[in-house]
Amino acid sequence: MSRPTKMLVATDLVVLTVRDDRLQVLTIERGVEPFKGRAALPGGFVLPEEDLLDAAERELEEETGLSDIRVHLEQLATYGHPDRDPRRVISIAYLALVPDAPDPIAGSDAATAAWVPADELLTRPSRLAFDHHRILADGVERARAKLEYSPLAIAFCAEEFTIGELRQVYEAVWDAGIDPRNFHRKVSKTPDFVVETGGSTTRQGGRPAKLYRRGPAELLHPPMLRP
Amino acid sequence: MSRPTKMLVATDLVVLTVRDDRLQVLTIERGVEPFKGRAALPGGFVLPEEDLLDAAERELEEETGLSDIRVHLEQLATYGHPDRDPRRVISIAYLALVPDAPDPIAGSDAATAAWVPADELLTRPSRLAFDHHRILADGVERARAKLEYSPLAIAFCAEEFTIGELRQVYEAVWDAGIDPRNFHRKVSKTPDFVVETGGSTTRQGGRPAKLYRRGPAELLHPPMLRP
DNA sequence: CCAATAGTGTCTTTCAGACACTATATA
DNA sequence: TATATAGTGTCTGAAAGACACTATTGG
Repeated sequence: MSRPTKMLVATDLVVLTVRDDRLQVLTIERGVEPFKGRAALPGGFVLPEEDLLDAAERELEEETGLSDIRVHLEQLATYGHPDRDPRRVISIAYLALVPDAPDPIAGSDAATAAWVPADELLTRPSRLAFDHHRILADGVERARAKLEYSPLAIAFCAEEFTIGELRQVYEAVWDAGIDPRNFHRKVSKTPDFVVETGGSTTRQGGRPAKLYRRGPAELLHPPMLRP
Repeated sequence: MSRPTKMLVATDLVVLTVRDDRLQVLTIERGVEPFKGRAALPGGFVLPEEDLLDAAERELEEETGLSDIRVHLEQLATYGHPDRDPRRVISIAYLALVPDAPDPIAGSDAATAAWVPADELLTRPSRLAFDHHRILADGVERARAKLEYSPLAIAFCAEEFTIGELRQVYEAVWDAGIDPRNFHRKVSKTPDFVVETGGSTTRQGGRPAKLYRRGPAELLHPPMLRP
């Protein structure tokens, strides 16, 4: 066998949030070649002694200014086609789900970071550099699928949330309308999905809604199915 | 930022089949350090101009002698902890599902290849080199989960199969008993899961069973749920 | 008062699981 | 004949979706 070759290894991030009732993606404007000036997913090279997840966390903080917030981070997939980057870079993509709390771009290294509605990017495949359109599509599909059988939608919510707010997350991510009454019954009957905090709020208008936190469930039984 | 470092990039394979009504994994015996003499998953380094999937297909054929058979191959996950290999190797793991047809080890480069029941390896975490126990666990769990909502169980079957044989695949992978009558009704009612070939066989004993091929469905509606 | 959202109850349909029963092969 | 597996029918309970209805706020 020929001597094995070393390659550049990077992580790219699909950072999703729900803003204005829409699923939005964090993009940066590339400052260097290749694809200088083009929109791209945030990311960067893995350090020699660094774990992949640590690299993703570091990039998330460095490039986006997102720090000290609850963030769900999971590995998505690895992209390594020889033509995906002229420098022959292998990229391990991570999916990050963050709540819409403080404006996340302040204090960022990359002052060009911006939230963009996911569907705008998904319908325009050439807007993003490299193979980032494919990575984004995979990330969005993963998020959509995981809302079905995991409590991951809560990652988009504040620490305390109402069932109505949780429903708006599902509607934004799935881009589909959901019956509020059936949704309410289903969430409150699924064991350990959410737990009451005892408080309530009227921030949504109308009758005060009970506040909930995330429950201990890792998997939803039964699952929430897409319409 | 410091100059990005290059790393060794490899693929490892979790090759699964169903033999003797058990889920079995293909292992090799390592011929070189590190972990020389220890059992491991087959794998190897990615070539400089090679796509990751191509590398996995090449390793599957080179190291195991599996060629010219139907094989389902999908990316599993990427493992890159700095301590997972003393040479600092990033490994993209692939999951391969193969039928039990011809003896797959004949003519192999690695004459040490062997099928081992998955549960034997899963309950003995130190039998496998590197972090291959973790990779195997992830692969088996992926296979178990995908049988629920995809027609992937058919990847373990011959080109033509009976519903009883398909059920035995589910039972082996899930290590669980399934009611044959409910299973039969469910498979035949799930649209496009399987299609009749017109033939039948008595190789299972008893009344002749109709033979089926894989149908066009990519996803099962409704899903087959684990007991 | 009205409008809005929260939350409950009820009905219908679908499907999973248990299992009785029939069908057709081999020994 | 007995026994094995294939395949169908029927019942029950769980849950999804449609939607009527009540509850509690603000304007």
